[in-house]
Amino acid sequence: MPSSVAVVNGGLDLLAGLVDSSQSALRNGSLSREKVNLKQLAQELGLSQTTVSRALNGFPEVSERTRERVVAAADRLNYRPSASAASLATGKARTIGHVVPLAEHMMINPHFSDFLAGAGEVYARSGYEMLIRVVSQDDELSIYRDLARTGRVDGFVVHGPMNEDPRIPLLASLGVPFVVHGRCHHSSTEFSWMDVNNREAFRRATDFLLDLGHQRMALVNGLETMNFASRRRVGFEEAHRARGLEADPSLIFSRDMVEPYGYDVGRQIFAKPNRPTAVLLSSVLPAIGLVRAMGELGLKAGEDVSIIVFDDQLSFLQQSGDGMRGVPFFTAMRSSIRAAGRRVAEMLMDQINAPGGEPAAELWEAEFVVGRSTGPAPN
Amino acid sequence: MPSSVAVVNGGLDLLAGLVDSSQSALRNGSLSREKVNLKQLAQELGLSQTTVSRALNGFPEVSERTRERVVAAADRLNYRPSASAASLATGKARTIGHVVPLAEHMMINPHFSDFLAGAGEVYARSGYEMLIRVVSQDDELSIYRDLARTGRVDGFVVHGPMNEDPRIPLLASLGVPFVVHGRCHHSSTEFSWMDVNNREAFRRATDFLLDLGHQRMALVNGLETMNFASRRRVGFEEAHRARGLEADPSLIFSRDMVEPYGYDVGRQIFAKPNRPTAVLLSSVLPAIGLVRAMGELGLKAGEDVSIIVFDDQLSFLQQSGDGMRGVPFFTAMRSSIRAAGRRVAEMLMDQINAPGGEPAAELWEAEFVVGRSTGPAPN
DNA sequence: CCAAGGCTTCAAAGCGCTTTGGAACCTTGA
DNA sequence: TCAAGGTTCCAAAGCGCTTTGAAGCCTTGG
Repeated sequence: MPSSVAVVNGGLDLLAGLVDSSQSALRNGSLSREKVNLKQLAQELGLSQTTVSRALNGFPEVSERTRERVVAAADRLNYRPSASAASLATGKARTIGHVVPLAEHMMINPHFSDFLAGAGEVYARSGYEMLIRVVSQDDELSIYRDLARTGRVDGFVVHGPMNEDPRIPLLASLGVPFVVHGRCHHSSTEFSWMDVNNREAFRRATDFLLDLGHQRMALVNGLETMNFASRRRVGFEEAHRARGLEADPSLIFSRDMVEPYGYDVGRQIFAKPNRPTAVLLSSVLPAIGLVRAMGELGLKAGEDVSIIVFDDQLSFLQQSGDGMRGVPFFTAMRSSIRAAGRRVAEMLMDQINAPGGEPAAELWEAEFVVGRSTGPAPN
Repeated sequence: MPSSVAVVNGGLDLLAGLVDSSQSALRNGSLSREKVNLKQLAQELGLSQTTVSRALNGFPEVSERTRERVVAAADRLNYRPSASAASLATGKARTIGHVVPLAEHMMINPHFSDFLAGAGEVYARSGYEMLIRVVSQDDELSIYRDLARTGRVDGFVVHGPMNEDPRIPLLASLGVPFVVHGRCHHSSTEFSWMDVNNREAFRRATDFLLDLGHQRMALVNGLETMNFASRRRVGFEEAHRARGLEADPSLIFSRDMVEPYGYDVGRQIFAKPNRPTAVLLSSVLPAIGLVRAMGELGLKAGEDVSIIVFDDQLSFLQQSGDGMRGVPFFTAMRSSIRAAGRRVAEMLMDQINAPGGEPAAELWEAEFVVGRSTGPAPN
């Protein structure tokens, strides 16, 4: 909220005088600002709409000479086909929908926007548009249905799947193509997905810490209703069990992955009598908060406390590679969420272009990178 | 890039058997999964398409009884009007375009996504869709033209205006509604905008530091090709000049507002012999980096170095209010970029709904909040 | 009883594109 | 020279909605 608002109104009506007009510009063949439609373009060329349409859409049954003429004229008259007309005629919207609930725990966040950036690249390259619908949690399902039924989108990307996610059976029953970023426990329906091997990444990272002699470690996880977070926890616990150990449940946290979360947890766990000597975090964001808390408490990363983060390689952070001596600050499990966005979009394009195919699935292994934030357990 | 990729293909064809079919479900009036169109709905009701359309769109010339009947049937048959057909008939797309260049310095970043979240709320509430087009810098202008000409969008939000921004005259000449988030130096064309009073915010913050006795201070600014950044610099310099001082140009930085930027600048300026005692930053992101660098150098915020940040109140950071004793950590100029997104979207909706009106402008004052990151200059 | 006038409803004409089913034209080979 | 076969183009039928102009049906008052 602004503490004060000043409103200023300028003069001048921009929009006037630019709208209507008609033949003149066409007749004299000038670069016109008017909207030209297919009919007019065809008339101008002395061709039928069919031919012009085919010429522009690269059909083989129109001669190269005609095509060139058509393209040149289209260019000169600044012709663009109406998206809605094309969509109505073909039944395709050439648009992908992303539905994002604006709730506490799945707002438009940096992870999400980096994913979008990746997906958006692919869409643009493939001639698709990206539609984003911000919704309040409760009407989420009906939004998917609406977007599909109104024909506004040809497919969806499903974000942040929960363990049992109602969106999957819904979309499957709607018969609309979709790709899930992550996985679910839905044994009943088959669907396309792309995921990082979260379980293995966290198992391995935990193992690494155990090797360094750490006994008490905390897990600063994402919301465990989300499938990725519950898998991470499993990996964490598995590594413990493999050595006959048990992860301390009081050191496992599950919240939205924001900066203050890491700070709060830090203040809390490091105040304990037998504080943990290592912390695994689901995102760099809370890790920053944790480091902030440690700074206030005089604790050093890599010495007093070892830290491993899951690094989505958020483009605006990139702490990973900028440390001193070329060694990254955070020891990390790395997997670019932007690359994931690209890949998911590609999979969806494939699915749309070759309908009726089998669902595809891809599992990426995260890279493990040792930085300066880990070291042997203090004695 | 994943270090290894496993590809798994499931069986089962989801899409089969859900597509074609026709009358049967209609005849027996069951909840059908088929796509019902206006014609079928009208037939089912024994009414004309006109009446049904009007009933659903709330026209006054249809009786309440008929309307209820129509709505009930539409509901029962799961009727949704085709977006492209409606768009073709009305000439309106009910969609707003956001064009975002995927370049180094204006990628989809957290500031942007928080803005989007705000705008998206308003669109959803107003029955509009949000279209996002990720583009490479060079074709940016032609994308605006295309999106407008193909009728895919009814208006644009212009992000991150530069000092002389070619997009403004272009959009004005296209006659498409748009609202700029920020301002420009285009005296020639009038346009709608909403901005924060960046100059005043930075003038005041600088003044505050001068009052505290700081003499040498750094400005960690955004890219000064962006209008907001250049205004911030002006405010910074004005405050100096008002006291007969001159800001040290070697302490003014201008880059993309990411975390490592603040870190790098910190390492650099605090290594100098007569290091600055205060730093103003354009975003919390580099501020986090700066604090990280300070931590490594053993410098304390609020004691050794005073820090003031421009806080966009990014929803995933919110460091502002979570300090000890209820006092925020950063002394800050605050203005919610999400609220800005909401407001810009509202202004655009207004402009679209009342075409031909005069351009509107709104200037918000940032709130100034004193936290723990500022203190008297060390002697 | 009839005309005026308000309520309801309708048929049909677009909106601008794609695409089907031909037709016209031009090249060949017999 | 003519028929066959390619090539190039076309008229017209949608796609599913909105909207115009008009008509049918009631209720009224004279």
